[in-house]
Amino acid sequence: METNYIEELNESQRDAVLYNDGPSLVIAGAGSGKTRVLTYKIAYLLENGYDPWNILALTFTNKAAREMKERIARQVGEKRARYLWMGTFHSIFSRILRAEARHIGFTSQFTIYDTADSKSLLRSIIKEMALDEKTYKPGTVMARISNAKNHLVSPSGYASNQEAFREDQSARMPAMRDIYLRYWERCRQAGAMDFDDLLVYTYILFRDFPDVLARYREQFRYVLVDEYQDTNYAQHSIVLQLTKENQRVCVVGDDAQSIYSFRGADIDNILYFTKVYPNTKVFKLEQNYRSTQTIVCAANSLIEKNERQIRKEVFSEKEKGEAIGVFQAYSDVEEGEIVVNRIASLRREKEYGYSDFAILYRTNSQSRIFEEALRKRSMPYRIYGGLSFYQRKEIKDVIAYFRLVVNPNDEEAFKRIINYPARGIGETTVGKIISAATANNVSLWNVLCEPLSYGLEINKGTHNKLQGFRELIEGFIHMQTDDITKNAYDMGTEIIRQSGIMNDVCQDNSPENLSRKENIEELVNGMNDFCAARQEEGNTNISLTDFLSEVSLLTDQDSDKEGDGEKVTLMTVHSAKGLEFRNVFVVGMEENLFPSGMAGDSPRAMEEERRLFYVAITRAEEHCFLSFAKTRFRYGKMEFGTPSRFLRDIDTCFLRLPQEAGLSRQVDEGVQRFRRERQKVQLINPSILPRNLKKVSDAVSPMASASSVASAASGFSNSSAAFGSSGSSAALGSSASSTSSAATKTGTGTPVIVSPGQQIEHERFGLGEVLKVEGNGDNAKATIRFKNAGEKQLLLRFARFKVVSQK
DNA sequence: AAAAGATCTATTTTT
DNA sequence: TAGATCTTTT
Repeated sequence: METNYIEELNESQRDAVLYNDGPSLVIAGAGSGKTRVLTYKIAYLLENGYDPWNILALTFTNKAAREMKERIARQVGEKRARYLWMGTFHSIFSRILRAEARHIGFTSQFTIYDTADSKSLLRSIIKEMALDEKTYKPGTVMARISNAKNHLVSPSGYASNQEAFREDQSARMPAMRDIYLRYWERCRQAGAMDFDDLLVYTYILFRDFPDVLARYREQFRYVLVDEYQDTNYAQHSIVLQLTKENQRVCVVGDDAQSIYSFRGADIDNILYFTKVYPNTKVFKLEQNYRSTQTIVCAANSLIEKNERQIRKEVFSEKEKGEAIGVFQAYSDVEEGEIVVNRIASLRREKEYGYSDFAILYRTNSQSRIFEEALRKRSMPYRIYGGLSFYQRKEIKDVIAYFRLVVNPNDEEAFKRIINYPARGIGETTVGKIISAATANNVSLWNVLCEPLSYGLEINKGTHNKLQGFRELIEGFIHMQTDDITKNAYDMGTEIIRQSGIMNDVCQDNSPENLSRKENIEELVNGMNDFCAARQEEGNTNISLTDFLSEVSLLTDQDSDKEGDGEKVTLMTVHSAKGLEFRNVFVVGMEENLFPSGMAGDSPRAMEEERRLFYVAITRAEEHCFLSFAKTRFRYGKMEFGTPSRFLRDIDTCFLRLPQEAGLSRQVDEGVQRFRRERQKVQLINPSILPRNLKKVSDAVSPMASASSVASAASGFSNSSAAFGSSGSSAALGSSASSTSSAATKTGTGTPVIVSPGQQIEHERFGLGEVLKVEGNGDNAKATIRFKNAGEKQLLLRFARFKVVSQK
């Protein structure tokens, strides 16, 4: 099958595809067919003497890699496409690192710490060093370490770096360098790499082992990079290591869409690419196939205001299209109503489905208002963002078991599950294990295996519990090594059962447990699919290791299960990058919101905000709307806002501005009405009622209190509705408060003595049976199985219950 | 051990 | 306001 490069590509696309005599930089304007160029170029290389394993193509998301691979497979066949080295920086590098692990003092089973693991480790390091936890916040510390790593600065490099020193001094964090070193060592001790380490160690591997580098250099005869504007210094450096010699490199990107500097992305990588590779041929893809001429021109007129950029003339040959509509709302709530109304009217005018609409905002907290507006009109919607599947507690717990089985030195996995499900190993014991481990430079697992040789001072009972845990994990490890017929799925189900996780989740049928169970089942199903898919590809032994190495680099973006359906899309502008919608609403166009107040007076940051706005506008195919609100609820307060400066950056001939005549009068009226309504609301504001009332009303009817305040604030509420909902919550509240005051009279004093087998009735948990009693006197603790609430451990001194029968 | 109360803080998040 | 996290109470 020959690809027709003449017919299926425009001139500049074709030039970019066919040029392979040296380094090339493809500047791909929004909607200009960037992926098309990349896929055709790879297909072209494959048809002209390159074997698939000679081509390395790096992306930022698994999704991008997967989609591109599929498209290439359609052109050159599945067989050849399969052997391409195409994937995210992180997944490709982890593959290389697993193969070469011994060179850098790791095993190929190394764990990948996610952000939560890293923060948790930092938290314990900060605690161990007895530093002020207010000054040294894990997130801040983590960001600084990440920044160092993205710039390939090692702990020793950091310690001798003047700039880092100054910054740490002014941030009152002189211990940063010590924390970084400790963190680095602890990760090594645990056989773990964080996301940044995957880059750092790849760089170190190539730097310190020239023969290894030579091998990969020879293999990767051609290197392509997608979204080059998002690369950081480390990524750029590794690409340079691989391509400096043969200069066969092609990077594709759009400087105007560089919006990830907060994660280390450096726009200079693309701006100065031609300086690093002096013989670079630059191609510009300037025809936009996505948007109307008006949208493209409006976006051009905006981005023109940026200083730092590669000039280009993006154009569209689609229809002219309508001007970008600008809406002004009195309040954030009204903004929601306007947007939703516009969606409804557009749907009446034209055959749009709900999925033809997207609402894009700068911050996630803005989503709620639109959610409510959509819900009020019964329009289906889907919010992107939030907790990913793999971040959920129950999933992390299960995966921690897998991790510990694959790599018992994994400290974070160890800490996570040593007492889950509860096996009576408390914080004190874990603390002792950690200090013994750090004192002896060994892993927590090593201490657990030989507590005596590392001077762990614990009593007999604790010792037994610890050994029980060790045997449990060792059992799994043996299961894996002894029985090679067991694949990841078999191992997974066994671990979930034997560890007691299944029991724990199946205790009772509370809604939380039910959803936890569902999630675990989904994970297990995923493992099954994973094994099946791998088997189809001809692999036999699909181990837990295989599963983990894949799953630790997956994010929610990849598992778009409930993805489709006719729904309005709500997401941040950041997550909209790379997507397109027929109609786009960019909302919250106000100073201090978009641009974010965080940009301050930094020109660099302000230009990035502008690029972000550029990304937002260029998502639209047919209609684009911008809106702002005069007042907005933020941090529990009403704030007055002014229209975003970016609105003035767009040439007004592309905008349809709100009617200026009578505008200010309208605004004033709106504000006054809003103030009146707000005073009314004050009288019945939930915050002046006793504290526990709010909780109850929220729980019973999540909308009640929020919508009453909000709709009143919009100036559109009828007051009876507002009073009505608050009235009902007050009624619910009073009964709740009387219960709690009655409760205070019981449950104090000397503990009741109970023994296993007794039936008791607890004030809240109801009937239950005493299973076992531990400790005595004030510390006596009973494990009780309740009929409805499951198994619970209660401190008898405080528990509020009475004995029902002796049995 | 679990729940309630108090206090703090507040972009964006491809891996 | 909402959430996360720390502290106190039961």
